[in-house]
Amino acid sequence: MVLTPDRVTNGRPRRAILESAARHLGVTVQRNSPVPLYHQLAQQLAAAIESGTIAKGDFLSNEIELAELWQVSRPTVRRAIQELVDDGLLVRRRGVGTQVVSAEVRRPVRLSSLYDDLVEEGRSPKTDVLTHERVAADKITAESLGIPVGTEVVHIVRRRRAIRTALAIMCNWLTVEAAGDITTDQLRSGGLYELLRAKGIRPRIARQTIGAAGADEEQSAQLGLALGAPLVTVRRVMQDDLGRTVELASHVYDALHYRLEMTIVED
Amino acid sequence: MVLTPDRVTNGRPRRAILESAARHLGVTVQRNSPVPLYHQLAQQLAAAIESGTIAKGDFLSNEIELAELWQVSRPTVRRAIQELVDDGLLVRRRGVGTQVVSAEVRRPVRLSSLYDDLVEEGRSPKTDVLTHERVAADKITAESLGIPVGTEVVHIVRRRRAIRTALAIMCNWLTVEAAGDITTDQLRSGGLYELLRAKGIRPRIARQTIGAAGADEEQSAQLGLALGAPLVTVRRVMQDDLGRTVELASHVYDALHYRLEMTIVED
DNA sequence: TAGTGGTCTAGACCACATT
DNA sequence: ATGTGGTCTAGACCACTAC
Repeated sequence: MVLTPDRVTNGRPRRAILESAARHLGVTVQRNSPVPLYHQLAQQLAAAIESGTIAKGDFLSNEIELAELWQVSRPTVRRAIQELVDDGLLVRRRGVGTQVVSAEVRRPVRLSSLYDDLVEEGRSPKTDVLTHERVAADKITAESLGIPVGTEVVHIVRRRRAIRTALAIMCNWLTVEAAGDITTDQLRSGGLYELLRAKGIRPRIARQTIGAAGADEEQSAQLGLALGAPLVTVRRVMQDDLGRTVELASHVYDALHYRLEMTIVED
Repeated sequence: MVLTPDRVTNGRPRRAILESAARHLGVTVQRNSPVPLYHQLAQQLAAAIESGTIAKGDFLSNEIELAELWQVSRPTVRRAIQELVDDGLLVRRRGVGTQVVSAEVRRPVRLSSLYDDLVEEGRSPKTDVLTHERVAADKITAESLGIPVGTEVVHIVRRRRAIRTALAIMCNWLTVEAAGDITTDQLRSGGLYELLRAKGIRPRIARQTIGAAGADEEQSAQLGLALGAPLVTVRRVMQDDLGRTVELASHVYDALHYRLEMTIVED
């Protein structure tokens, strides 16, 4: 694309997107679309960055120019840019400008179950339901879920497999309100979060602790691993968008087949 | 505080902060402060939530009222609220209102070193520098750091101890530009990120992969653990705020003494 | 001194949920 | 029908950076 070394910053040539070039980014907005303008802009800008149309190190034109160019107001431009700054694709510095810093695909930790992850990767996971019962909540479970001790909760233990290999043992406690009418067949056929979403429960906040452990006797038998084989352990408390604590999870994953990837962006 | 069950939502009584009550939150703004108004508001609102002055489940007054109450514009109110929504303290629903959902302390995964974490927890970590040398970058290192293969890089291996117990073996590769003049003594006396920050390098984006493994012979000897003892493994590529890839890290932590905690907020 | 992003305002109109 | 948050505008002034 057309770039001009029209000035120098920090001793390095500065390449800026000019009007003519930016038009060729093909950035256009649909004003009747239900998708907000700032998001349309952010998506097209991100596409231009990820495709390499705008290279790492390039500067964007300033916000006023972009507003004129794209025929939107400056706050709308700023909001679009902010979206990409939050994702780590752009950096803004006052008095300097807005610069492309990364074109990598971002995969933050998301609120999804292992099933969703595997489906997205194109594998076809199978689920064995090892336990599916109602039990009285013990002290720790009750405190985590924010309910009185002894309240009935749904306890589920599942094993996830991909073809032959067992990948994970997943132990969950859920409120009866949330999971009371989930059937064992439903558990076999899909992810837990998917089932919850179908019931109108929208996961929103989770507190999660990740660690490691060696497989104990029961785990090694269930997963077909050697005693002491390395496992990734995840404990999680999940709340839905209404602030209800819905799920308590204690999962172990075969470390050979499971890793957690995340992108961290500092302020 | 004064709350009125002035209407009902979803069959549950709705408690809303009224003007008189909100004044008693003591929310005031300093217009001459360098701290942005929206941040001042967010902090005071967060304090009110965390102290319990506003309880979980309570609704805030609507944005227009809050703007009048706090004598700021509606966009400023919205930005303050958005900050707490991002942190998972509040939930907004169009047509409904803004509700407190959580008062828990948030501790997201941050860009810090283990040293910083331990210092924050009040422990006093010691560091052994096992390796500190310049080497030619191999293919993987070079690709990760975005430099040509064979370029000189700084290679550091450290062991972190708390009193007697060894906690971690940390293996890092850094660009000479970033870490060329760091001394072995400096490494012994503090965290790596602290040293980088002192040199004006501000960590900004990191891609991180977390897994588990059993300790191999070298690791078990270095950490004083049994062969095959569970370890948390972290691989990380870090970029600073100028988009420079600065650090490649491969760390292993004793799983008995180390866990990763994070809060995940959807949307 | 000039140019950039950061903050803030005072409106407007809309989509959505509830009554 | 009403009230809520969601979006968008067209300005204004300021703080910071670089030259």
